[in-house]
Amino acid sequence: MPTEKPLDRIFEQFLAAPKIFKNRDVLRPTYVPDELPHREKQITKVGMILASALRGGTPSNIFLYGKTGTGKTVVAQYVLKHLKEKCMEFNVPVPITSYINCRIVDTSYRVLAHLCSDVGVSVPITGLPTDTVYDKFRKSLDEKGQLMIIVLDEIDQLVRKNRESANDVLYDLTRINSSLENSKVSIIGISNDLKFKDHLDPRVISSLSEEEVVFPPYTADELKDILIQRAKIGFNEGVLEYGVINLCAALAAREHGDARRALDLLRVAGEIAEREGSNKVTEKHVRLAQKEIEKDTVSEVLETLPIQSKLVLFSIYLLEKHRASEINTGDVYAVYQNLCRYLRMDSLTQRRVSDIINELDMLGLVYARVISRGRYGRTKRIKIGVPLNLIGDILEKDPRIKGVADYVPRIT
DNA sequence: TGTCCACTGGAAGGGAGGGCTT
DNA sequence: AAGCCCTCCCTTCCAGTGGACA
Repeated sequence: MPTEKPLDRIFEQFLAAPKIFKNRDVLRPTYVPDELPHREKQITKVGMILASALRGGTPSNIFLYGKTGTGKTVVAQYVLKHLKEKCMEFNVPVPITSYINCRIVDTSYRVLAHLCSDVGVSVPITGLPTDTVYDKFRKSLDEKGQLMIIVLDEIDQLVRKNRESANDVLYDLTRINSSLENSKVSIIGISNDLKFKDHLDPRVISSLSEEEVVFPPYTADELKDILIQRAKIGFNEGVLEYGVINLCAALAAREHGDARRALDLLRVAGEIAEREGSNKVTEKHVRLAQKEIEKDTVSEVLETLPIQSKLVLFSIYLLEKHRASEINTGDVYAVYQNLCRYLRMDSLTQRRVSDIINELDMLGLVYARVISRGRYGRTKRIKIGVPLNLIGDILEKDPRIKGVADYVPRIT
C-alpha cells in the first residue's frame, strides 16, 4: 500500500529535526522529581507528621497552604511516595492513598464516590443518597483494616461551590476515625486560598488543620534552581541558550513565584524551537511561549463557556470596545438583555447575571470589584481581564454570538 | 447627620435530568 | 412504576450596605 506522502514528509521532518528534548515529561507539572529544591522545610514537616504511619499510628490531619505553583501538591505526592517505599522496606502495611482534585471532583457526593472507588467499591455517578455512599465507604474501608491517607487538593473549590454539603462531608471525614474499628483515616487538605476558612465550620477547621504547613512563593532565584534541575534531565545538553532559564524564572516570579508557570514556559519554548527546526532554544522562543500559553488557556476557557456566560462576557466586551467610561452590573445587564432580545432567547435574572460576572472573575476573564458610588448606589465595577481582541475573535466563532457581533451598546 | 441609591449576596426552593431501590 | 435522592441551573425574595449628597 502506498503511504500518504505529505504526512510522510511531516514525520520525516520531525525525525530529522535536531533533538531538543531528552525527556519532555519531566517538564510537566505532574512529574514528581527525585529532589525538590527549596522545599526541604515543608518536606521535613509533612514527613515528620506522616512518619507515625510507620509505627502503625494515625498521622494528624495536615493543611497545606500556598499560592498556585508553590509545590504543595508535589510535596504531598513526594512524601507519600517515599512513605510507601519505606513501608514496604520495613514490612509495615502500606497505607491506601487517595488523591482527589476538588476542582474536578467538585461535589461532596463525587468526593465520596471517588473515595469509594479507591477502596474498591463502585458507586453510580448519581442516584444514591450521600449518606449511603458515605456508609459504603466507611464499611469497606473498615474491612480493609488499613490506614488511608486522603489528599484533598484545591479543597477551597469544594467548599466554595457547595458550602453546606462540603461542611457535612468534611465533618464526617474528620470524625470517621471514631466509628472505624480496624482502619484509620488521615487527611491532607491543600488550598490556594487562606480566606476560604471563613466558609468552614469551626469544628471542621480545627480538626482538619491539626497541623499546618505554609508554602511561600518561590523567588526568581529559587525558580532558577528548579528550572536548572529539570532542564538537566529534560533537555539535551547545550540546546538552551544562555539567558533562557533566567527569563523563564523572571517571568514566572512576576506571577507570584509560580513554578508550574516557569516549567510550562520552558517546555513550550522548547516545543516552539523544535517546531521551527531550530537547534537552540532562545529568549525569543520564551517570549513566544508566553503568548501562546496565555492564548491557549484563555481560548480553552472561552470556548467551553455556556452560552449565557458567553453573552454576559460579550456584553462586557462590547461595552469596553465602545469605550464605556465605566462598566457596572446594571450596564452589563441592560446590554445582555438586548442581546437576548435580538437572539430571541430568554434572559436570566439580574441576580443570576451578577453570579455569572463573579464566575467570569474567578476564571480571570474579567476583573469585578464591588464599589460604592455613594448616593448612586453600590455595584460592581467591571473590566475585561485578557486582551480584548482575543475575546472578540474567539466568542464570535460561536454562531449565536456572531449574530449580534455588530450590536452597538448605548454608552451612558 | 441621616437618607437613599443600586445594587450585593444569602437563603430557600423549584424543576429538569439523571439514577437508585423496592 | 412509584418513590426517593442526587446535581445543576436558575428564580424569588429580601436584608444589608458604603458613601455621595442634601
